[in-house]
Amino acid sequence: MSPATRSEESRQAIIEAALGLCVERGFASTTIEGIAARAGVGKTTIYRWWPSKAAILIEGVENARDAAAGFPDTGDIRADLAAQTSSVMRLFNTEFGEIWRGLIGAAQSDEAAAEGVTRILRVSIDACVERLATARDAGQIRTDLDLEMAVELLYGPIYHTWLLRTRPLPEAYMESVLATLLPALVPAPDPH
Amino acid sequence: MSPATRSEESRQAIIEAALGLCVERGFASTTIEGIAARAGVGKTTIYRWWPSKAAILIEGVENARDAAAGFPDTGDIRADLAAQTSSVMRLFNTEFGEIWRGLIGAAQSDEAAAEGVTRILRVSIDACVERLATARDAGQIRTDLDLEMAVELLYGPIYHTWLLRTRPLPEAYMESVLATLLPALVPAPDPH
Amino acid sequence: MSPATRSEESRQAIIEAALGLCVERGFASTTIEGIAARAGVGKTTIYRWWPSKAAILIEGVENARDAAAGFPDTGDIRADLAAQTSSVMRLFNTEFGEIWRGLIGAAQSDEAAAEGVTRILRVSIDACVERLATARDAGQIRTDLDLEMAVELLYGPIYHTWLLRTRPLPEAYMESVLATLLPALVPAPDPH
Amino acid sequence: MSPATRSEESRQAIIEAALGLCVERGFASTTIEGIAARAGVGKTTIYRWWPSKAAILIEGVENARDAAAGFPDTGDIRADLAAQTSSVMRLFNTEFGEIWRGLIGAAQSDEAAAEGVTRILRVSIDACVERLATARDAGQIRTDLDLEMAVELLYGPIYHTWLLRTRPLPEAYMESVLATLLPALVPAPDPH
DNA sequence: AGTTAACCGAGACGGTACGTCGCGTCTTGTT
DNA sequence: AACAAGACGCGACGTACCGTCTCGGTTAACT
Repeated sequence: MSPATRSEESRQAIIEAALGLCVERGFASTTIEGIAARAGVGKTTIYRWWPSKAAILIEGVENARDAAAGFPDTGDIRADLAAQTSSVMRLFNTEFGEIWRGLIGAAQSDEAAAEGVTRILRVSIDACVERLATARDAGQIRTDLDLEMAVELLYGPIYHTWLLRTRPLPEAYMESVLATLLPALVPAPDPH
Repeated sequence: MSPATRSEESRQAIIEAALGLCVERGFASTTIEGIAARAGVGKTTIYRWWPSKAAILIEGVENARDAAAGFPDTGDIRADLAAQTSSVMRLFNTEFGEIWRGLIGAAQSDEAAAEGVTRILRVSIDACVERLATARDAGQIRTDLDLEMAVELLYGPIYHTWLLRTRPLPEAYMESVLATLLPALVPAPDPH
Repeated sequence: MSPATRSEESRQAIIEAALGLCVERGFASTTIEGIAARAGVGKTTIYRWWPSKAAILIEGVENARDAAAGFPDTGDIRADLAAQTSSVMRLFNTEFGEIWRGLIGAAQSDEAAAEGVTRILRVSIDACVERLATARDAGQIRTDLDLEMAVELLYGPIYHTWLLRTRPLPEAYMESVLATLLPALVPAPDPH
Repeated sequence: MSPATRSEESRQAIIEAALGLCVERGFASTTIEGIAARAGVGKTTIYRWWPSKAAILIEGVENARDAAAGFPDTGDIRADLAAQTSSVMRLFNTEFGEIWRGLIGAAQSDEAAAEGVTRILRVSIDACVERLATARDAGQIRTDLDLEMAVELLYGPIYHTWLLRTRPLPEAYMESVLATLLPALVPAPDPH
């Protein structure tokens, strides 16, 4: 009466194969057939549980992310933002960057992929918002700031430059951005 | 209609077919075969002049852009930035937005498409930089500002929100962004 | 329903499902999965007891045949042959005909199916041979006749026409065949 | 304006590959994919011109048949029938036999294949009927005989035994059949 | 004025991957 | 131990497009 149960082994193998192929051959050249072959799995098993290759990669990224840390909190919001945003920027130049780039690309014409991307981002954004809220409560950030928008001001430039490839991102990019942007986010100095 | 020399008629038909299909069926479902069929053109003619569907669309977008205006200059940088960025943002919700979204998506795993996207953007960025330079010379913008980065701070939030779909863009989005961001771009007030 | 011992209920359901599907959808479109679903049975149960769909149908046909009569014997061999062969011919135009046709088709490239078909036929052929032997002993058939071959002369034309579809079988087909063939099978008239 | 033209080279390669695979692996194990691979041809090319593997083989058989002889006519109908039918019977034990068997099998549940099989047979049957007509006009065959039926009486036993595998066909099978059957086909002797 | 060569439409070609179907096996609880 | 349910690896299906390649058939430009 009970249905045969899903093979966790296959699930893992499929996700790893997808991530591996995406890194080795790029997102566009990664195919369901290729994933099935490398995972030693039937295509049917993939189609039974995922609607597209993007969905597999999204699950892979979420798995990895779940095993990772949150936003740092040293008490110094400027240092924490610099650390976190720079680390994200550096991540974009790794293997993960290529996967993430492919997913965002797919999301532009695949509603389901878009949902996954948004779901992944939501977590990071919320973490950043929360850190900013802590900083605000500590008097390090203006109280009248829309924190969601603040996140967009912080990460927008990175994504703009990285996705649209308008220029190479310098190592110290976020230092410059923060130097310009932060004064607009902190409380106005006492006018005395 | 002319042999031994390129048919302008076919070129137009192909670009229009590509744009039309992209709007009607979406970027991903637009195929070279479909474009050829709708344009009443042989596939060979397409492959002779363009390397990919993205290239056709890029040419179409460039055509359209060339027939459009540059950056406004009313003398009031804040008003001009507000006008231009808002107009861009509104554009993203039109048919053009879907084409542009598809191209940016394709650019994530297609080097040639990426080049085209960058080429298109370069023009807009340069126009914005130039307007900022004028404003700076007029004392409306800090002299020590990296203008390229300033553009990224202005458009980054729009692209971040629009491409990553983290939330719907409110109508007055750029008003808020500018309210927060501009104080950081204008010259510091005389401390006396 | 009953563990540790074969479920007769399932056996019946499977055979009936197989026959039903074969009649409704045709032999080629009848699948093991379809049979299992219609019978409300697990595929394992089918594979445990039968090697192929042909085997199920063969069992079904044998079941039906076992419930049917043998060769008629009115004492008049001509009448009996006419009755029996015509009845077989008529059977080929019923639902059973489609099943039987499918089985013979499968038998052409499936050794096991071929065996089943032959086994089923053997019974009918032996019955016919026996009837002919009785007739021979009664002086109605030549004593030097190879009875096995006689059966082939009788049924060969039917199968030839039915399987190879060279022409529609007229209602009175066997009357004509017997009119031509029988004189060759009966004892030569006394030359006085 | 003119459409690109069909590749005769591919057509030949496909037919030869199909016949070859059918001989080597058997009809059931011959697949469109296998044919395409062996012929060095895209699957599309096969599907563009043939509806099924049976259709390819039918074309192959027709090609071969067109290059073959008709019915012999030595003036002696008995000898000619013996020669022709025995040669057909021998053919069934060759590679061709396996192909022909497969096609007849497929024809039992594939309307298109059935049509092809019938079309092929029609030629042979007509040739036989014609030969019988010549013999009849020469006084060697009864004038009141349905010649189509006569063909069925001649070939029916062969197909019955070969397709239904009720027993191995002895080498001299047709000698026996003709010895029994022919007296029924020739004109009645003068009763004086 | 006639020749010629590049470009045109059409679409067949060898391929790759698609997403689906059914195979026969295996696994999981239930009876 | 046999059962229903159904997931699994596998192989073939028939389809959609890819990018390349003939095919005639136009003209524009150069003899």
